[in-house]
Amino acid sequence: MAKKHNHPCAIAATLNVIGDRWTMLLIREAFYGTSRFGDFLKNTGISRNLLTERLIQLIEDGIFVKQPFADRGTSHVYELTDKGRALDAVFLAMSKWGNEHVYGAGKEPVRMIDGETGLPVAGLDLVNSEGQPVSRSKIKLELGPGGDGRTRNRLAAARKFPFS
Amino acid sequence: MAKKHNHPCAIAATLNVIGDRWTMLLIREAFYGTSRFGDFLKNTGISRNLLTERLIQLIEDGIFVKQPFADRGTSHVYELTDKGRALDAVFLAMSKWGNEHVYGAGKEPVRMIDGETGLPVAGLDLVNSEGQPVSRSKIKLELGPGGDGRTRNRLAAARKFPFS
DNA sequence: TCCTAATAGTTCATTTTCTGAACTATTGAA
DNA sequence: TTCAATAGTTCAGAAAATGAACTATTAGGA
Repeated sequence: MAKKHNHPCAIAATLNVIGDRWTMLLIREAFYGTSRFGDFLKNTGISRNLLTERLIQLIEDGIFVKQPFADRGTSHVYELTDKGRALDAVFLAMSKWGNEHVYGAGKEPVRMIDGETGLPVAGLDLVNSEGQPVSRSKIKLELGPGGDGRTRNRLAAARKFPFS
Repeated sequence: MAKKHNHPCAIAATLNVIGDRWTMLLIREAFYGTSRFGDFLKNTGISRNLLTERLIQLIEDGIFVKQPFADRGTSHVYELTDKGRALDAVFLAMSKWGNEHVYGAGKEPVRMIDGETGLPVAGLDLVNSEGQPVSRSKIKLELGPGGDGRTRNRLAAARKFPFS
Protein backbone atom coordinates (compact mmCIF):
# COMPACT_ATOMS: atom_id res chain seq x y z
CA MET A 1 0.00 0.00 0.00
CA ALA A 2 0.89 3.62 -0.10
CA LYS A 3 3.06 5.57 2.32
CA LYS A 4 1.90 5.15 5.90
CA HIS A 5 0.26 7.75 8.09
CA ASN A 6 2.26 8.77 11.08
CA HIS A 7 -0.21 10.37 13.45
CA PRO A 8 -0.65 9.19 17.04
CA CYS A 9 -4.22 8.21 16.19
CA ALA A 10 -6.12 4.94 16.09
CA ILE A 11 -7.94 5.91 12.89
CA ALA A 12 -4.65 6.62 11.12
CA ALA A 13 -3.21 3.35 12.47
CA THR A 14 -6.24 1.43 11.20
CA LEU A 15 -6.04 3.14 7.81
CA ASN A 16 -2.44 1.97 7.57
CA VAL A 17 -3.83 -1.58 7.53
CA ILE A 18 -7.19 -1.37 5.75
CA GLY A 19 -7.12 2.10 4.20
CA ASP A 20 -7.07 1.39 0.50
CA ARG A 21 -9.62 0.55 -2.17
CA TRP A 22 -9.26 -3.22 -1.88
CA THR A 23 -8.42 -4.42 1.59
CA MET A 24 -11.90 -4.26 3.13
CA LEU A 25 -13.17 -6.13 0.08
CA LEU A 26 -10.66 -8.89 0.81
CA ILE A 27 -11.81 -8.90 4.45
CA ARG A 28 -15.42 -9.11 3.27
CA GLU A 29 -14.50 -12.12 1.16
CA ALA A 30 -12.79 -13.74 4.11
CA PHE A 31 -15.94 -13.23 6.22
CA TYR A 32 -17.93 -14.81 3.38
CA GLY A 33 -15.66 -17.84 3.54
CA THR A 34 -13.29 -17.13 0.66
CA SER A 35 -9.81 -18.45 1.33
CA ARG A 36 -8.15 -19.15 -2.04
CA PHE A 37 -6.04 -16.79 -4.13
CA GLY A 38 -8.14 -17.39 -7.23
CA ASP A 39 -11.40 -16.77 -5.42
CA PHE A 40 -10.25 -13.46 -3.95
CA LEU A 41 -9.22 -12.55 -7.49
CA LYS A 42 -12.52 -13.51 -9.07
CA ASN A 43 -14.82 -12.17 -6.35
CA THR A 44 -13.27 -8.73 -5.96
CA GLY A 45 -11.79 -7.84 -9.35
CA ILE A 46 -8.41 -6.86 -7.90
CA SER A 47 -5.46 -7.43 -10.23
CA ARG A 48 -3.21 -10.47 -9.65
CA ASN A 49 -0.02 -8.69 -8.74
CA LEU A 50 -1.79 -6.31 -6.40
CA LEU A 51 -3.53 -9.22 -4.70
CA THR A 52 -0.16 -10.89 -4.18
CA GLU A 53 1.22 -7.69 -2.69
CA ARG A 54 -1.80 -7.06 -0.45
CA LEU A 55 -1.89 -10.61 0.89
CA ILE A 56 1.80 -10.44 1.78
CA GLN A 57 1.20 -7.13 3.57
CA LEU A 58 -1.89 -8.41 5.38
CA ILE A 59 0.00 -11.47 6.57
CA GLU A 60 2.77 -9.18 7.80
CA ASP A 61 0.12 -7.08 9.55
CA GLY A 62 -1.28 -10.18 11.25
CA ILE A 63 -4.68 -10.13 9.52
CA PHE A 64 -4.30 -13.33 7.51
CA VAL A 65 -2.32 -16.52 7.88
CA LYS A 66 -1.34 -18.58 4.87
CA GLN A 67 -1.55 -22.34 5.09
CA PRO A 68 -0.84 -25.14 2.67
CA PHE A 69 -3.91 -26.82 1.22
CA ALA A 70 -3.76 -30.26 -0.30
CA ASP A 71 -6.00 -30.03 -3.33
CA ARG A 72 -4.52 -29.89 -6.80
CA GLY A 73 -1.57 -27.87 -7.96
CA THR A 74 0.10 -25.25 -5.78
CA SER A 75 -2.71 -24.42 -3.42
CA HIS A 76 -2.91 -22.47 -0.22
CA VAL A 77 -5.60 -21.08 2.00
CA TYR A 78 -5.61 -17.60 3.44
CA GLU A 79 -7.48 -17.43 6.73
CA LEU A 80 -8.31 -14.61 9.10
CA THR A 81 -6.49 -14.41 12.41
CA ASP A 82 -8.23 -13.25 15.60
CA LYS A 83 -6.90 -9.79 14.82
CA GLY A 84 -8.46 -10.00 11.38
CA ARG A 85 -11.76 -11.31 12.69
CA ALA A 86 -11.81 -8.37 15.11
CA LEU A 87 -12.41 -6.18 12.07
CA ASP A 88 -15.98 -7.48 12.09
CA ALA A 89 -17.17 -4.29 13.80
CA VAL A 90 -15.71 -2.22 10.97
CA PHE A 91 -17.32 -4.57 8.47
CA LEU A 92 -20.70 -4.31 10.19
CA ALA A 93 -20.53 -0.53 10.53
CA MET A 94 -19.65 -0.14 6.85
CA SER A 95 -22.38 -2.58 5.79
CA LYS A 96 -24.97 -0.75 7.80
CA TRP A 97 -23.93 2.66 6.49
CA GLY A 98 -23.81 1.49 2.88
CA ASN A 99 -27.23 -0.14 3.14
CA GLU A 100 -28.82 2.87 4.79
CA HIS A 101 -27.09 5.76 3.08
CA VAL A 102 -26.07 4.53 -0.35
CA TYR A 103 -28.70 1.93 -1.25
CA GLY A 104 -31.46 3.09 1.11
CA ALA A 105 -34.27 1.18 2.80
CA GLY A 106 -35.85 -1.37 0.48
CA LYS A 107 -32.86 -1.47 -1.87
CA GLU A 108 -30.27 -3.33 0.20
CA PRO A 109 -28.51 -6.04 -1.83
CA VAL A 110 -27.71 -8.00 1.35
CA ARG A 111 -29.44 -7.80 4.70
CA MET A 112 -28.10 -8.73 8.09
CA ILE A 113 -30.55 -10.82 10.10
CA ASP A 114 -30.53 -11.84 13.75
CA GLY A 115 -30.53 -15.62 13.30
CA GLU A 116 -32.05 -16.03 16.73
CA THR A 117 -35.24 -14.05 16.11
CA GLY A 118 -35.28 -13.51 12.36
CA LEU A 119 -35.43 -9.76 12.92
CA PRO A 120 -33.14 -7.40 10.99
CA VAL A 121 -29.97 -6.20 12.67
CA ALA A 122 -30.75 -2.56 13.34
CA GLY A 123 -28.14 -0.90 15.52
CA LEU A 124 -24.54 -0.88 16.55
CA ASP A 125 -24.62 0.41 20.11
CA LEU A 126 -21.90 1.44 22.47
CA VAL A 127 -21.45 0.01 25.93
CA ASN A 128 -19.03 1.02 28.65
CA SER A 129 -16.72 -1.34 30.50
CA GLU A 130 -19.56 -2.37 32.81
CA GLY A 131 -21.87 -3.23 29.96
CA GLN A 132 -24.10 -0.18 30.34
CA PRO A 133 -25.29 1.61 27.20
CA VAL A 134 -23.40 4.76 26.26
CA SER A 135 -25.04 7.62 24.38
CA ARG A 136 -22.97 8.80 21.43
CA SER A 137 -23.53 12.40 22.36
CA LYS A 138 -21.94 11.73 25.75
CA ILE A 139 -18.66 10.31 24.47
CA LYS A 140 -15.56 12.19 25.47
CA LEU A 141 -12.18 11.80 23.87
CA GLU A 142 -9.35 11.86 26.42
CA LEU A 143 -5.60 11.81 26.12
CA GLY A 144 -4.49 8.19 26.45
CA PRO A 145 -1.19 6.84 27.79
CA GLY A 146 0.22 6.58 24.26
CA GLY A 147 -0.61 10.18 23.38
CA ASP A 148 1.95 12.95 23.07
CA GLY A 149 2.00 16.73 22.92
CA ARG A 150 0.49 16.76 19.46
CA THR A 151 -2.37 14.58 20.65
CA ARG A 152 -2.97 16.83 23.64
CA ASN A 153 -3.12 19.89 21.41
CA ARG A 154 -5.47 18.22 18.96
CA LEU A 155 -7.85 17.19 21.71
CA ALA A 156 -7.72 20.64 23.30
CA ALA A 157 -8.77 22.14 19.97
CA ALA A 158 -11.50 19.54 19.41
CA ARG A 159 -15.12 19.96 20.37
CA LYS A 160 -16.13 18.28 23.58
CA PHE A 161 -18.93 16.10 22.16
CA PRO A 162 -18.10 15.39 18.58
CA PHE A 163 -20.61 12.61 17.87
CA SER A 164 -24.14 12.77 16.64
CA MET B 1 -10.60 8.97 -6.04
CA ALA B 2 -9.89 5.90 -8.05
CA LYS B 3 -12.27 3.92 -10.25
CA LYS B 4 -15.39 2.88 -8.41
CA HIS B 5 -16.35 -0.61 -7.35
CA ASN B 6 -19.39 -1.99 -9.03
CA HIS B 7 -20.54 -4.87 -6.84
CA PRO B 8 -24.05 -5.08 -5.42
CA CYS B 9 -22.59 -4.82 -1.91
CA ALA B 10 -22.82 -2.29 0.89
CA ILE B 11 -19.11 -2.61 1.69
CA ALA B 12 -18.18 -1.83 -1.91
CA ALA B 13 -20.64 1.08 -1.94
CA THR B 14 -19.15 2.46 1.27
CA LEU B 15 -15.61 2.06 -0.06
CA ASN B 16 -16.64 4.13 -3.07
CA VAL B 17 -17.15 7.01 -0.64
CA ILE B 18 -14.55 6.54 2.11
CA GLY B 19 -12.22 3.90 0.64
CA ASP B 20 -8.99 5.74 0.18
CA ARG B 21 -6.06 6.71 2.36
CA TRP B 22 -7.37 10.16 3.31
CA THR B 23 -11.13 10.34 3.51
CA MET B 24 -11.59 8.81 6.96
CA LEU B 25 -8.91 11.17 8.22
CA LEU B 26 -10.97 14.10 6.91
CA ILE B 27 -14.04 12.63 8.61
CA ARG B 28 -12.05 12.26 11.83
CA GLU B 29 -11.11 15.93 11.58
CA ALA B 30 -14.73 16.89 11.04
CA PHE B 31 -15.72 14.94 14.17
CA TYR B 32 -12.96 16.79 16.03
CA GLY B 33 -14.50 20.08 14.91
CA THR B 34 -12.25 20.98 11.99
CA SER B 35 -14.14 22.86 9.30
CA ARG B 36 -11.64 25.01 7.40
CA PHE B 37 -9.62 24.09 4.31
CA GLY B 38 -6.35 25.11 5.91
CA ASP B 39 -7.03 23.12 9.07
CA PHE B 40 -7.82 19.92 7.18
CA LEU B 41 -4.56 20.51 5.32
CA LYS B 42 -2.47 21.05 8.43
CA ASN B 43 -4.05 18.35 10.60
CA THR B 44 -3.94 15.49 8.11
CA GLY B 45 -0.95 16.15 5.87
CA ILE B 46 -2.92 15.66 2.65
CA SER B 47 -1.70 17.70 -0.31
CA ARG B 48 -3.60 20.85 -1.33
CA ASN B 49 -4.83 19.72 -4.72
CA LEU B 50 -5.91 16.35 -3.44
CA LEU B 51 -7.79 18.01 -0.57
CA THR B 52 -9.60 20.22 -3.07
CA GLU B 53 -10.54 17.17 -5.14
CA ARG B 54 -11.65 15.09 -2.17
CA LEU B 55 -13.79 17.87 -0.68
CA ILE B 56 -15.56 18.37 -4.01
CA GLN B 57 -16.21 14.64 -4.21
CA LEU B 58 -17.40 14.42 -0.61
CA ILE B 59 -19.80 17.31 -1.16
CA GLU B 60 -21.08 15.54 -4.27
CA ASP B 61 -21.48 12.37 -2.18
CA GLY B 62 -23.49 14.29 0.42
CA ILE B 63 -20.96 13.94 3.26
CA PHE B 64 -20.00 17.60 3.61
CA VAL B 65 -21.70 20.88 2.86
CA LYS B 66 -19.70 24.00 2.08
CA GLN B 67 -20.81 27.30 3.52
CA PRO B 68 -19.43 30.82 3.32
CA PHE B 69 -17.73 32.04 6.48
CA ALA B 70 -17.24 35.71 7.14
CA ASP B 71 -13.77 35.92 8.62
CA ARG B 72 -10.91 37.28 6.56
CA GLY B 73 -10.11 36.54 2.95
CA THR B 74 -11.91 33.87 0.97
CA SER B 75 -13.15 31.68 3.77
CA HIS B 76 -15.55 28.79 3.90
CA VAL B 77 -16.56 26.12 6.35
CA TYR B 78 -16.99 22.47 5.47
CA GLU B 79 -19.51 20.77 7.74
CA LEU B 80 -20.77 17.22 8.02
CA THR B 81 -24.28 16.44 6.85
CA ASP B 82 -26.48 13.90 8.65
CA LYS B 83 -25.23 11.33 6.16
CA GLY B 84 -21.67 12.25 7.07
CA ARG B 85 -22.34 12.17 10.80
CA ALA B 86 -23.84 8.70 10.32
CA LEU B 87 -20.28 7.53 9.63
CA ASP B 88 -19.69 7.78 13.37
CA ALA B 89 -20.15 4.02 13.74
CA VAL B 90 -17.37 3.42 11.21
CA PHE B 91 -15.23 5.96 13.04
CA LEU B 92 -15.86 4.30 16.40
CA ALA B 93 -15.25 0.79 15.07
CA MET B 94 -11.96 1.87 13.48
CA SER B 95 -10.88 3.73 16.62
CA LYS B 96 -11.60 0.74 18.78
CA TRP B 97 -9.78 -1.67 16.48
CA GLY B 98 -6.74 0.60 16.12
CA ASN B 99 -6.50 1.12 19.88
CA GLU B 100 -6.85 -2.57 20.67
CA HIS B 101 -4.97 -4.21 17.81
CA VAL B 102 -2.36 -1.72 16.66
CA TYR B 103 -1.50 0.27 19.79
CA GLY B 104 -2.68 -2.24 22.39
CA ALA B 105 -3.97 -1.78 25.93
CA GLY B 106 -2.05 0.89 27.82
CA LYS B 107 -0.69 2.51 24.67
CA GLU B 108 -3.78 4.20 23.21
CA PRO B 109 -3.06 7.79 22.11
CA VAL B 110 -6.72 8.74 22.58
CA ARG B 111 -9.32 7.01 24.72
CA MET B 112 -13.07 7.10 24.38
CA ILE B 113 -14.82 7.71 27.68
CA ASP B 114 -18.48 7.46 28.62
CA GLY B 115 -19.04 11.03 29.78
CA GLU B 116 -21.91 9.89 31.95
CA THR B 117 -19.98 7.46 34.14
CA GLY B 118 -16.35 8.19 33.35
CA LEU B 119 -15.86 4.55 32.34
CA PRO B 120 -14.08 3.64 29.13
CA VAL B 121 -16.17 2.81 26.08
CA ALA B 122 -15.66 -0.92 25.71
CA GLY B 123 -17.95 -2.45 23.14
CA LEU B 124 -19.86 -1.85 19.96
CA ASP B 125 -22.81 -4.20 20.25
CA LEU B 126 -25.46 -5.23 17.79
CA VAL B 127 -29.16 -4.96 18.47
CA ASN B 128 -32.07 -6.15 16.36
CA SER B 129 -35.01 -4.01 15.29
CA GLU B 130 -36.66 -4.56 18.68
CA GLY B 131 -33.63 -3.45 20.63
CA GLN B 132 -32.60 -6.91 21.75
CA PRO B 133 -28.90 -7.80 21.73
CA VAL B 134 -27.70 -9.87 18.77
CA SER B 135 -24.78 -12.26 19.04
CA ARG B 136 -22.29 -11.85 16.21
CA SER B 137 -22.06 -15.58 15.72
CA LYS B 138 -25.81 -15.67 15.07
CA ILE B 139 -25.86 -13.13 12.26
CA LYS B 140 -27.14 -14.37 8.93
CA LEU B 141 -26.68 -12.62 5.64
CA GLU B 142 -29.76 -12.79 3.44
CA LEU B 143 -30.49 -11.66 -0.08
CA GLY B 144 -32.05 -8.20 0.13
CA PRO B 145 -34.52 -6.56 -2.25
CA GLY B 146 -31.68 -4.80 -4.09
CA GLY B 147 -29.69 -7.99 -4.64
CA ASP B 148 -29.38 -9.75 -7.98
CA GLY B 149 -28.29 -13.14 -9.28
CA ARG B 150 -24.66 -12.42 -8.50
CA THR B 151 -25.57 -11.56 -4.92
CA ARG B 152 -27.61 -14.72 -4.57
CA ASN B 153 -24.72 -16.83 -5.84
CA ARG B 154 -22.25 -15.14 -3.52
CA LEU B 155 -24.44 -15.70 -0.50
CA ALA B 156 -25.06 -19.31 -1.46
CA ALA B 157 -21.31 -19.87 -1.55
CA ALA B 158 -20.73 -18.01 1.74
CA ARG B 159 -20.55 -19.65 5.13
CA LYS B 160 -23.69 -19.41 7.16
CA PHE B 161 -22.18 -17.72 10.22
CA PRO B 162 -19.27 -15.64 9.07
CA PHE B 163 -18.63 -13.56 12.19
CA SER B 164 -16.46 -14.19 15.18
C1' DT C 1 -7.61 54.15 -3.16
C1' DC C 2 -3.84 51.10 -2.93
C1' DC C 3 -1.16 47.83 -0.35
C1' DT C 4 -0.78 43.77 2.40
C1' DA C 5 -2.03 39.53 4.61
C1' DA C 6 -4.95 35.60 4.86
C1' DT C 7 -7.39 31.97 2.76
C1' DA C 8 -8.45 28.89 -0.75
C1' DG C 9 -7.66 27.35 -4.44
C1' DT C 10 -5.05 25.90 -9.52
C1' DT C 11 -1.30 24.20 -12.30
C1' DC C 12 2.16 21.19 -13.45
C1' DA C 13 6.38 18.29 -13.40
C1' DT C 14 7.81 14.29 -10.96
C1' DT C 15 7.08 10.12 -8.37
C1' DT C 16 4.40 6.34 -6.94
C1' DT C 17 0.91 3.10 -7.49
C1' DC C 18 -2.39 0.40 -10.15
C1' DT C 19 -3.93 -2.16 -14.25
C1' DG C 20 -3.90 -5.69 -17.47
C1' DA C 21 -1.75 -8.91 -20.02
C1' DA C 22 1.74 -12.24 -20.86
C1' DC C 23 4.78 -15.28 -18.87
C1' DT C 24 6.82 -18.76 -15.20
C1' DA C 25 6.91 -22.15 -11.46
C1' DT C 26 5.13 -25.94 -8.85
C1' DT C 27 2.32 -29.71 -8.01
C1' DG C 28 -1.15 -33.65 -8.65
C1' DA C 29 -3.35 -36.64 -11.53
C1' DA C 30 -4.03 -39.18 -15.80
C1' DT D 1 5.90 -37.51 -18.84
C1' DT D 2 2.32 -34.76 -20.18
C1' DC D 3 -1.55 -31.91 -18.92
C1' DA D 4 -4.27 -28.91 -16.22
C1' DA D 5 -4.85 -26.21 -12.18
C1' DT D 6 -3.18 -22.88 -9.08
C1' DA D 7 -0.44 -19.25 -7.68
C1' DG D 8 2.50 -16.45 -8.54
C1' DT D 9 6.16 -12.80 -11.35
C1' DT D 10 7.32 -9.38 -14.75
C1' DC D 11 6.72 -5.36 -17.18
C1' DA D 12 4.84 -1.60 -20.06
C1' DG D 13 1.40 1.81 -19.96
C1' DA D 14 -2.19 4.43 -17.39
C1' DA D 15 -3.80 6.67 -13.49
C1' DA D 16 -3.33 8.91 -9.17
C1' DA D 17 -0.64 11.23 -5.50
C1' DT D 18 3.00 14.48 -4.10
C1' DG D 19 5.04 18.82 -3.53
C1' DA D 20 6.06 23.17 -4.89
C1' DA D 21 5.09 27.37 -7.24
C1' DC D 22 1.65 30.25 -8.79
C1' DT D 23 -3.22 32.70 -8.93
C1' DA D 24 -7.56 34.64 -7.24
C1' DT D 25 -10.51 36.78 -3.96
C1' DT D 26 -11.45 39.40 -0.08
C1' DA D 27 -10.85 42.29 4.36
C1' DG D 28 -8.67 45.66 6.62
C1' DG D 29 -5.48 49.27 7.28
C1' DA D 30 -2.31 53.14 5.64
